[in-house]
Amino acid sequence: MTTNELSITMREYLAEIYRLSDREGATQQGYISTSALAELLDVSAPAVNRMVTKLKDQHLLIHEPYQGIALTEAGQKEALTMLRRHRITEAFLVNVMGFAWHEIHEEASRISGTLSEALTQRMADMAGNPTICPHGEPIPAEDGTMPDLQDILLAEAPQNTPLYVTRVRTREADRLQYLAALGLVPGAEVTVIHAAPFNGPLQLKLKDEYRIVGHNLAELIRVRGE
Amino acid sequence: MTTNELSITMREYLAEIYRLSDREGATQQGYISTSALAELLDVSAPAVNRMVTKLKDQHLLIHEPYQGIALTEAGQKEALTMLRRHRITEAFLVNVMGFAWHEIHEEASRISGTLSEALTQRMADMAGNPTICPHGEPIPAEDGTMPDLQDILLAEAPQNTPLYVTRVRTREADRLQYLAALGLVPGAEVTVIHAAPFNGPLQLKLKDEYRIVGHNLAELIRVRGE
DNA sequence: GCTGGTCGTTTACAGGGGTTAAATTTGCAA
DNA sequence: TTGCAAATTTAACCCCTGTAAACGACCAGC
Repeated sequence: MTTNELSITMREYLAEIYRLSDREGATQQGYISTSALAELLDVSAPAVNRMVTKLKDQHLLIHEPYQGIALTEAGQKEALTMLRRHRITEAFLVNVMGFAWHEIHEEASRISGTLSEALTQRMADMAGNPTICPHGEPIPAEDGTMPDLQDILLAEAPQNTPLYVTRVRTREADRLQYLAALGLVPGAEVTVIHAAPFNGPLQLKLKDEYRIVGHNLAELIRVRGE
Repeated sequence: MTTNELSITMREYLAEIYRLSDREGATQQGYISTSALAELLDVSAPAVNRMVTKLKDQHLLIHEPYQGIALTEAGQKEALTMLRRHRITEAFLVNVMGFAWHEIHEEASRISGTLSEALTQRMADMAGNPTICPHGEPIPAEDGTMPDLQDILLAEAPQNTPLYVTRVRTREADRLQYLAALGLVPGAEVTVIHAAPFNGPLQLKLKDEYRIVGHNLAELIRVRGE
């Protein structure tokens, strides 16, 4: 029997694999390393390895020994369901309950595993049926459709062009707080005035204010032209 | 080391023990049976037994072998924290999210184990800082204070006296739906016109409507004179 | 082509929570 | 008082998820 009920832990592994693939997965043919996964999930490597074989047995992912893992179609579908719950929860916490965007990631992680579909849908409605979470990540539709954002790194964006922040890819509370204070949040308009070479800092224009941000921060932010 | 972190399961046992003590615990010196607990938690008797010894080791309850169990002061405190989370969640689901009172018990059970104190408090605020859950059960304050409702069974209430429904002590969805349709919800005014002897049905007056309810339902409803 | 270091995998084990089956104790009825 | 049925407890086992430590594969540099 391969169509077992998935445990919450299994779903969390799948979601984290998806996130990882999404983040750095553009590299090579899409295999991600199991130790990177262990790092993100904060568990030991053997724990990941055993879970990987279990998920592989259910045809939710492919495991190329010593090479890495990649989600199958089915695994991706499960992962997207999880991501949907998680991001809707985050949107609800911010839009409806008034939490700040740096307070929500862990909270949402704890809660979202336990949500029924009915409750998730109601949360989405109350949050205004958002298409992105507070950090800008797209929210999969119920059918598993995932919009493609087509955005680029702020650190690599063209200069003197009006840009819009799409996503902010960190969950570290202090960084999020700092970025919010600068106004670097999804939807904000920003222009790169100057980018110093050799991964130097960027001079930005934000609502007529000029700001400097380091390259490491600029690599967490993605933007779109439009 | 006795002051370990309690698992969610352990807390759920404690909460259910409290509910049970509260319901029928007025009998004898307050020991409740482990098999009743097993029934409510839908687990086997040995599972309860092992958990009981574990909770006893942490001084959260007293176990008189073959007699029953009772919460200690510390155990009661934990139980009240859980009940608070659970009932606030229920109030939030109804008052803020618009769910019906028969849809919420299981949902709240799944969710409430994962809520942080900050989120619980925010939910309470948004729900209007309720003192009772949608079924009328009192919500413990943060300090663990639990109001005493001083109510009596509708089935044993005096006749021709204006009464107010305080609580409805079932979680069965169909019964709750039926009672809501009748208007027998916490806060409703009701008068017992006549109670047939030998546990017969009761004739009630509800908002100028006359209704008949069976004795078994009347035993689920508690009222207060005021 | 060998050799070491790193990363991935396997093995052995721990602990939480659950189950069924067998032993006990209890309490009630004959 | 005895005897039996029901309730409780113990015993032996399962699955899940985790850990640490030993083991094996892969790659780089000599």
